[in-house]
Amino acid sequence: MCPRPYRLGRRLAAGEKTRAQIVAAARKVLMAPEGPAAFSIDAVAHEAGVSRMTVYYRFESRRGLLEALFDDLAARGRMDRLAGAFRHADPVEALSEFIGVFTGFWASGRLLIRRLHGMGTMDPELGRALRAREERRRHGLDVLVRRIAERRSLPPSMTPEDVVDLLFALTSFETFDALVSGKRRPRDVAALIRRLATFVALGETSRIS
Amino acid sequence: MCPRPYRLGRRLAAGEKTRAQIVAAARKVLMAPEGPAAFSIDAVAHEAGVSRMTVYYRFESRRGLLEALFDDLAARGRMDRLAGAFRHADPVEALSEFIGVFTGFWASGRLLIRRLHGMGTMDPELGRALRAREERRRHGLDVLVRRIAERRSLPPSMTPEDVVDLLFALTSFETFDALVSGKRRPRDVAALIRRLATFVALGETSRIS
DNA sequence: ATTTATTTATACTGACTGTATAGCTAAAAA
DNA sequence: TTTTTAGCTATACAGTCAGTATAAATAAAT
Repeated sequence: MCPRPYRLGRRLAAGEKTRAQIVAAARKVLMAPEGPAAFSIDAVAHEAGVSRMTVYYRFESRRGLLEALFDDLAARGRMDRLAGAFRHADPVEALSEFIGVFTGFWASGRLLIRRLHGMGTMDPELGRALRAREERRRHGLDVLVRRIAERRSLPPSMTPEDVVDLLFALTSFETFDALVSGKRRPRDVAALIRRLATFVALGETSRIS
Repeated sequence: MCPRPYRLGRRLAAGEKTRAQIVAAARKVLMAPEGPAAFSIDAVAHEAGVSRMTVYYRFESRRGLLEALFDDLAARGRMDRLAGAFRHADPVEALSEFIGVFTGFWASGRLLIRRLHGMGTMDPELGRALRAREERRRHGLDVLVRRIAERRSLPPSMTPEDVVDLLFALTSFETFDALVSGKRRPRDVAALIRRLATFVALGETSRIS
């Protein structure tokens, strides 16, 4: 009855462990060649060696599980490197590194992200959740474009909004995904995107190592 | 028992009519604010004023219905104008018109296409079917890039494959969709895409009306 | 009149999401 | 130890959906 302080020690550790197991299982199931249609709470629970109810207990719903999966993906995607990009003195260098970080992220879980995005268009609520997480990218570009505009000048007859939106589209997962092919590795895709991005931001091609 | 010749007259007309009704209903249901999750054979049949079994009789399956919906969309999307683009003497002009045709198509059914693409990532079979229909776009770009390479020269250190793939990404629905906003109408999006496309194809910005 | 295409009614299987409820186990606190 | 609590499970249920099977009704074409 009376709530008493309850410090979680090994309980928490155990809880996080099963949580991680379930997320890992979700990733595996969603990546399976059977396709995203095979993604069900049942399948994930079975893959995780856990009961179906445990999944609901941990993630509330299918949507909650997918959001958690996306967050886990972002955490693994070395997005922490993003801070480093913004420390560059030259904002064009910063943009280049920005592109490197995101192409790296997209490359780290291509199939998974593609399918998660698909689920996001199916479930509007999930879509909003995913898009909210992507707003950070737009904001980052906004900052970079502002910095570039301060030192150099943006291409004439293009508003800063145009530049930001174009860069947002260029650095999107969909663009990356469309450009990866058998011959062209993520590294090469990043180079292509950098070339277009510098054109968009400066109106010219400047050499970047 | 013995098959006798059977010319469909009014039968065919009636059949096509219910077929069209169902497709129209499918479009309506898929566009509904309740989201694509509300898309079910039941809902479509009810909207079309037809029994559920009729939908199966006409389209085999949910996937068949969605493919038919996509084809109907393409038929309505004035894709016939594409032929005109290729009749231009100047391939850069042709590319410009090519972009106009596709942005027009994307704009004609934005929400619908977005959701259809989402369904395509969920159902691999449907995804293949939709992608096959998009291969015409890639092929068209391939032809245009070849023509451009004949007269002018493509940007150095970019292979023709790079150029085609970049144009393919730039003229994709996803890019278009990302660039449309409250302020920027489809017409303006087309202008932005043209600017980038000419840069990709020529390595410079040349003025296009 | 008869064949045939089209449409419907009904009933079923199987898979899925989500909820409710009670019970079990082991860690944490008294 | 005893009690409280978090985590996990078993079971059962409601509701939705896709797809199949089957028989039947309707009306056009012959």
